[in-house]
Amino acid sequence: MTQAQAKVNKAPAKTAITPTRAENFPEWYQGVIKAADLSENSPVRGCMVIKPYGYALWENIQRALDDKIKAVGVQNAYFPLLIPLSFISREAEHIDGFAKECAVVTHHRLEKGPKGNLIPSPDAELEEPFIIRPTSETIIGDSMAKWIQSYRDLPLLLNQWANVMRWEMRPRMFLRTTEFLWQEGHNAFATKQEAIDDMMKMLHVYNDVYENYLAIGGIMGEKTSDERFPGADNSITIEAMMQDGKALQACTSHNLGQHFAKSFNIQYQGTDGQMHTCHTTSWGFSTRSVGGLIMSHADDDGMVMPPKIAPHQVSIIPIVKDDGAAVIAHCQKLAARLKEKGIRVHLDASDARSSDKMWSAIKKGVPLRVEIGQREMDEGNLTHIRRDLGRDSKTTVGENEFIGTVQAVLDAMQADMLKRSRDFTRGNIHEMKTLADVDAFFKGDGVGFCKVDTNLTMNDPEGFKKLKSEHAISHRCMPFEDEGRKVLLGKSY
RNA sequence: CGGAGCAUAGCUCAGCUUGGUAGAGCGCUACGUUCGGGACGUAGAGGCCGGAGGUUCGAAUCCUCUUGCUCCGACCA
Repeated sequence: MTQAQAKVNKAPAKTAITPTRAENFPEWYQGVIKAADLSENSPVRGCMVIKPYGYALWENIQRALDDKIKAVGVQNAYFPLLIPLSFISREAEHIDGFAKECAVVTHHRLEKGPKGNLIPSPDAELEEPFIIRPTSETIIGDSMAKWIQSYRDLPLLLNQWANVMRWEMRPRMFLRTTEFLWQEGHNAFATKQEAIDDMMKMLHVYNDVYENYLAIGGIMGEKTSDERFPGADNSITIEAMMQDGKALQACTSHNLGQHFAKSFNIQYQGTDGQMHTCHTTSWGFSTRSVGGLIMSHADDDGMVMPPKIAPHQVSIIPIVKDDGAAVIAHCQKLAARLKEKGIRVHLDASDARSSDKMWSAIKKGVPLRVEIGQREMDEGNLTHIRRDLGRDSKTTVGENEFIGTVQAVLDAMQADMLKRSRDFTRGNIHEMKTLADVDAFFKGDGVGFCKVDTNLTMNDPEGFKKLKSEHAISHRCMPFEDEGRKVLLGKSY
């Protein structure tokens, strides 16, 4: 037996995260968030504190998406957090959808109550309460109505990065929090076709970010009517499959038709001299994507960050004996060279033990870990390990060679992660002929989505309703590739 | 908002049945030996036992009421 084999054999099966994915997926998910230092619960139920490392991740995602949004000609703006109650009531379906989860601001002053505690002052009750935005269609619609006069003002393409609130019964970190961060785009057009094209275009922008940055290969498709956004004619989505086979609605893009335009008088005078009602779209992408990232890629040792959005792409860990000043100085030079190449590099020069530094980098999902000890320094070498492949990928190379190939290594990891995500998703979509097959599938703890003819569930609403409640499944989407003939069914977050 | 669990040190938990005034492991601090997939020794710091009542000479422990968290479901990005 070689030394290497002996080492592998006695290597502990211990994982950094307990329980493991197989043992308890929801608890594992929370364990990863904690171990990777992404976020934590706040004193306010349903809200979370996004910690610096988690926020750096969100900023990287945000930057990638923001650049693409601007590249298609959309302008950023900012609209108020508070929305007059009367606004939200104007679109009937919209209010039906959101009324249950709106936080309401009713007072503008506090005063000392009878027990010496602070209470909202009874004299300071607002005549018209405000709601905290659950989404901004209405208040942006109000502005659009003012800003659009002529066909020359169209299209009007607006986006805002904001926080929104939806009072959640069952919060889950990143996936469903009462307050969350997102971008919401709101565009107005002269014609129906332009709006439909825009809805489609923005979903493809999202898909670009999901595939090429988050390395998640989801399924683009249209929502069935029962899953549509309140107040939309069409809703389209990316449904991503998590490692436990459940679906995550990764983002949405809506064709709002003329519903909001009519409610808010978004009109333009056409070349014909007549007044016409606009067609609007809205599209959103939230911090939920971070939850999707975790459930797509993390493993039993913690987070795995796709290189393109990783806060640290390379973590350099000096393996030091005694004071190690020479090795650390050497690592600093290497870090500077990598930085020059545009690599986001983190040098762990803390006085923690080497093994602790390694595990910290593993749990945080740093794509590439670089280890340099005294002897390697003397020889001009370094050792690097890919996070997604683990110790099997441990490679020792010359430092100059590494500088030349590091970007390619990161690119390869990024590509591999996307491929694994796509293969997993495609491999767990099961085509079925009858609802009885679907029933049997979920009864047998089947993992993934079922794909059936759309008319199977549409023509048998009672049968589908039963299936839905028995297995907690729902229509996920009608994949574009099937042109509406097929629908995916699955459990979801 | 229904159903089920759980609240004791930063974390994971023991102690509760049979009341007697606070424990372990990990983590943290200092020093020393260590450091290539989770080290060890020594010495320390750290808790009005989720909160409020009640029973009692005495409550982490028994009773009542609350609040929070987790999971499952309904609702939703």
